[in-house]
Amino acid sequence: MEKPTLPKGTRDFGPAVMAKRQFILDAIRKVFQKFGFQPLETPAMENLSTLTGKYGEEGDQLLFKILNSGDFLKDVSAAKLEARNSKQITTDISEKGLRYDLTVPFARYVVMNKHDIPTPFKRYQIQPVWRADRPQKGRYREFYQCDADVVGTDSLTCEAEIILMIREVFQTLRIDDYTIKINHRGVLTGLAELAGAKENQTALFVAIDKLDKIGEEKVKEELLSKGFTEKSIKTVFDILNFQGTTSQKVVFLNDQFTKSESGDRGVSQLSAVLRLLRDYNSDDKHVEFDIALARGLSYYTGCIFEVKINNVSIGSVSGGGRYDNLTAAFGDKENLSGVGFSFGVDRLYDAMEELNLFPKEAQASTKILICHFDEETQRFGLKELSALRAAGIAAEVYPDQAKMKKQLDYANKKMIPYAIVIGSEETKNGFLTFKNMETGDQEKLTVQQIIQKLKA
RNA sequence: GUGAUUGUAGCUCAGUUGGUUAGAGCGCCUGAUUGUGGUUCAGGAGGUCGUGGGUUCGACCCCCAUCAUUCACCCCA
Repeated sequence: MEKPTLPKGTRDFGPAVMAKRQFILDAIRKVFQKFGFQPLETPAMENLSTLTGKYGEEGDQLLFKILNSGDFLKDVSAAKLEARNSKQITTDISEKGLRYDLTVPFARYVVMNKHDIPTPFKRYQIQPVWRADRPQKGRYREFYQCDADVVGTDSLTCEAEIILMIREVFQTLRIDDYTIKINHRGVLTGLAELAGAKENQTALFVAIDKLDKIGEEKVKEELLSKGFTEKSIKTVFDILNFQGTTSQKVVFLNDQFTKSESGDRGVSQLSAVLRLLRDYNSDDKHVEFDIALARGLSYYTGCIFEVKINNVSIGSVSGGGRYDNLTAAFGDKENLSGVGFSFGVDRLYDAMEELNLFPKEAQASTKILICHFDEETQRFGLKELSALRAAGIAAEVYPDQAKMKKQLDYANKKMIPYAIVIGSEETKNGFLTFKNMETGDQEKLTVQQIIQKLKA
């Protein structure tokens, strides 16, 4: 008999882990709903044609493909088999794949249901996605994303509300030390124009995105090797190295971008978002305008976001941005504009674990355990158990006849904070022994008194 | 796809130049304690040293292969 194992990059979530994950998920879901987002779920698998070509060439390779059922080789020509080119026969033997993110299935859903959904459409979606990456720290092959997107409006209130939602989630989770980095594709384009690198934008963005990771010198090296001139690199870094508050950066860039239409658009939209935050009776706390932030680039066209928790060894825990042609890939002529962002629960979990931020209350499931000495006292306890549950208190009885030690050990293991001990004495006068498992304190109370105490 | 790393008890890890019966801490089980756990004390169970081969009188230790793990690069949540 072989030892069972899990596929690479996947995990079981035991009860202790689930309690903490749900603490995170509940916080996120609650905020999404409070901001008017509605839930959506889509299938784990999509047609491969829905997925391919949406994430670039790299992305296509990271897609998990599902082998066709039955005789999957019957439509493959002998010549193709002979050639042994895996890439060429994948489309013949696989027509489905596991979803790679939640945005593309969402776009597919919007196009398919265009006439039924309200506009603008605000949806949130919390489901696992799969990527055939090599796993490493903070990177899994199966992980959860929590997306919230709005399509059908280009109002910048959406961008402002994304910032508000991120801050509210983090406040609930008691994460204090984090940065919401914000930038705009227009600013990046403007930067490329100033550097005279319109042709080679992608290389520029990929390089400067690594700035805080590998440092200025390495980025310069990379740009030189990609054919950028010393002069244009200097232009780029003169702008990147500007130090100041977010609003100072806005003013500074406004001056730089007098001749760049997209740069100007980017800066004015960013400052509009910041102004909106004040209109919400809020501020730009935790928000940092980072000119070097580039992100995936694949489909973003407006504001882009990324959230990093400080002093942890985890990559970004959230990110997003505005895209103007989400649905175009599915033949939609209207080109709906959308903006959205996503939390990575697994990374949030890792970061919170590293910072020791999970509260104890979030980990206990049962509130109270009923312990007893024999069958008679156990049976007596059952109606008290029902009374507790009727009052909405999570309670359970130790099901077997066992030594008190074993019953209390069980409570400890499940982190149950209270125990009721019922012996023959308790059955006579109705006063139960109510025990606080942490302090060891005990008192004699009726079940009603216990309920009141726990509800208080 | 590229480059490293580690694999010994349920978990975290020791293990001497290659030498007889492979250890510790934590956890687990039993008892001290037939109405009280988390503290203490005493005892106990638990190992194909990842797997397969090779070198050797002799391998946890050296060599080769293989599988798994973790980390970094690319990319990303």
